[in-house]
Amino acid sequence: MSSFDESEAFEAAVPLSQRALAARPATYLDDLNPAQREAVEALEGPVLMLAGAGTGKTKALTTRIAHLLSTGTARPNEILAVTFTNKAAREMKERVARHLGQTVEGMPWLGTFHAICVKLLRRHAELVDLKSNFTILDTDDQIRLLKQLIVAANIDEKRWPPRALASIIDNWKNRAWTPDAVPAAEAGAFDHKAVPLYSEYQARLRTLNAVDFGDLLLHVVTIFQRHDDVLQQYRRWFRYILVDEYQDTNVAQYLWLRLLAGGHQNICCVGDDDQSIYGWRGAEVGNILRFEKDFPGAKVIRLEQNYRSTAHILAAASGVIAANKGRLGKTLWTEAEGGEKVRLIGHWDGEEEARWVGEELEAMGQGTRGLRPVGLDECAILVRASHQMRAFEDRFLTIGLPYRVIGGPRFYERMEIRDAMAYFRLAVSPDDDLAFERIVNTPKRGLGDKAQQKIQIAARANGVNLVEGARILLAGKGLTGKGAKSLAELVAGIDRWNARARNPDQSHIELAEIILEESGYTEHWQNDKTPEAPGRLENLKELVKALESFENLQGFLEHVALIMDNETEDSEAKVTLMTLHAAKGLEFPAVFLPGWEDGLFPSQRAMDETGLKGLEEERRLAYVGITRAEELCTISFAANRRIYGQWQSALPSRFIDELPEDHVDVLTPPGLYGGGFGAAAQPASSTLHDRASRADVYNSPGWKRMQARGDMRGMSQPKESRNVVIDLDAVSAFGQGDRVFHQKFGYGAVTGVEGDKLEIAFDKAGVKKVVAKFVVPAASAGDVPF
DNA sequence: CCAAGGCCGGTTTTT
DNA sequence: CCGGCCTTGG
Repeated sequence: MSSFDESEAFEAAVPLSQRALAARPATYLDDLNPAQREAVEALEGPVLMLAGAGTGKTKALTTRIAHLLSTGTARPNEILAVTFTNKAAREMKERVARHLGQTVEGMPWLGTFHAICVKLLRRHAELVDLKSNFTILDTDDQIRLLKQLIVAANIDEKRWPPRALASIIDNWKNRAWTPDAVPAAEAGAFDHKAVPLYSEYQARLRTLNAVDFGDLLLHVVTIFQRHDDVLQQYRRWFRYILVDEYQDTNVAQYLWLRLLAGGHQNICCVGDDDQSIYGWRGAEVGNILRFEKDFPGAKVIRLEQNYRSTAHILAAASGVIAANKGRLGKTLWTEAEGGEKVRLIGHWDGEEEARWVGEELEAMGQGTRGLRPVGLDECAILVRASHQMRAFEDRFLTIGLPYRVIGGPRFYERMEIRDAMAYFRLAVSPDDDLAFERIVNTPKRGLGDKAQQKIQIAARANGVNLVEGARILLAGKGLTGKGAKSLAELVAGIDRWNARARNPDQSHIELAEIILEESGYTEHWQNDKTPEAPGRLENLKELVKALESFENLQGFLEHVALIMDNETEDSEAKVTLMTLHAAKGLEFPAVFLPGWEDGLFPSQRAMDETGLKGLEEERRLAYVGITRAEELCTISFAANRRIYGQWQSALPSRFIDELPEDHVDVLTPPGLYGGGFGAAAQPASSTLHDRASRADVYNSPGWKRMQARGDMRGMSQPKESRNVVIDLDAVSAFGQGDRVFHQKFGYGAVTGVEGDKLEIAFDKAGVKKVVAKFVVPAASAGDVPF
């Protein structure tokens, strides 16, 4: 069950007080630069605002809304303003309110594509054979449903996994293809079974009175296409349309917008083709590139003055992105002068890279080399793939450096939340079979596969939902003993909760507590001895607390997305660790961009799957990364990295070649010329591939030449040549009984040698197997300050 | 029904 | 190498 902002009632279009607005002179216009001002004042007709990173896009957009309102051009409920994330929607609401000096209760149509579609669809559900109280399934439900269909069709779910089918269907929905509209050329997917399965899936959703995320868009587009009267009504209603992050729209969203803007053409799209990084999930850069053709006479306004970064950082970003073809083209500039060049540093391996970043972060706190002291909360480490975070987390835990990871599993995706929500769903709607399946044996009630099958059969034979099926099964004594008793209890419980949910006098908070108590779910976690249990109970409490701001359970169920923003706001300064994707739209004084190696970034898979298109998207990702930095940007790469337990060597990313030399400062890695931990560690790890000479290659003036020679390493080059496995520690320097020191486990004695691995009895951490490279002789380590 | 062990696979992520 | 998922055995 999912989740987004559906808070405002459909009709809640309380107009802002016109008098209050008129009383405020339009001073907000004075804060804008000429391009921004033009974008704000061009109210009529299609406008494309090409807003580069850090150019005040949100400011222009929100001021535009304020302008529409305060000039009396539009009333709040006549403006449709669409974003991709709840966060962006919220920020926009806040900023519009700030402009107007009052809250924006009256902007019911400012929200995400999905939230707005839910509202529309609740209104017109019957036009696509749904009831207006349909449930919204999330990916998990979706996959379970598809799995059932695959199994029912006697398809080997090993060879044809539900996940794959889900992604095919999502893809089709993103392109606004209903089952009958899938082109023949695409129908071969999934052993030609995808189209019929898609068809069945839609039918099943309809009987469940449910939709998935893709349907929200797709159904609304279908309604608009088939029912002109409805479309015309909304065209009249939404007199002004604004779209944020237009480069991220997929085909369905694009059609949706074109349909709505089709009459008056008062549509203002804001975006940056250079920041399109969601192609892999259906976004079409083509939408923004084509805007002028789609909307003839469109005014294209470029926001190019950057208020975020230093000139060096902008130049580096521009240098990289210039290699992309088919751009609309923008030149970012800034009035800011001076600043540090982008720093580039190569490391021997990923661990050393993490170690170096850690030391750098500590040093920056004090202020180094003439720089102002930079606190941890001003720093971010942006990685291409989440698994890269681990090396940093390990290192930061070791040295006790506070960090926060953005983008872990979302609150509402956690098991206990999903379970609790399934109970709530069932209380609201006993028809919700997927919810029933989820909790029928959670907590364990002795209702295993056999019992569940019987319930399914009873339900299907009678054409009723699973709760009724269970009731029939029990009445017919189809189930006996312990199972029967607990199922009867569950059914009785659902009936009770149902009655309470229907009672308008029943507090939904109390109801939630009753459900969690009576179902035994709370008890289940109280009895759980695993270390996660207390956290889960805590989450459940938080869930109930979150209910307070809602009128009823149903409203809450769709609103859950909001609680995922419960970012624990403790005041300790922490460095932020996240993916490049998650960083879009954010900014930090100091940014570290590690792992710039070909194959990792740009990712091999992106290039394998979509070729040049993929490479260009990776390059845009690089651009997004660099432009997150305000004052200091540090790019790094490692010559060796352990991937799936194997050491692999890598070449610096091709994007590094694209950095303009004049704006880059190549740093010398530690441990090259003596001193520091690197030097101390060397005796332990030196091999034929000498550490210093290796690193030197990458940092000598000749490293660029070496890369130039390697420019055949294009997408066509065989993988093998890039993925040479290097045995770093063919010769171990250690023997039985040696005293050693390990970064994480401390001191210990070698008890065994196995190739490059050592078995060590650590004084404190116990016996562990460790790669020899990670330990140093105890004697030499003793003098090194960590 | 549950726990332990084998096997496979392994970017990016919002709604 | 590590984690998730599924199978198998108690």
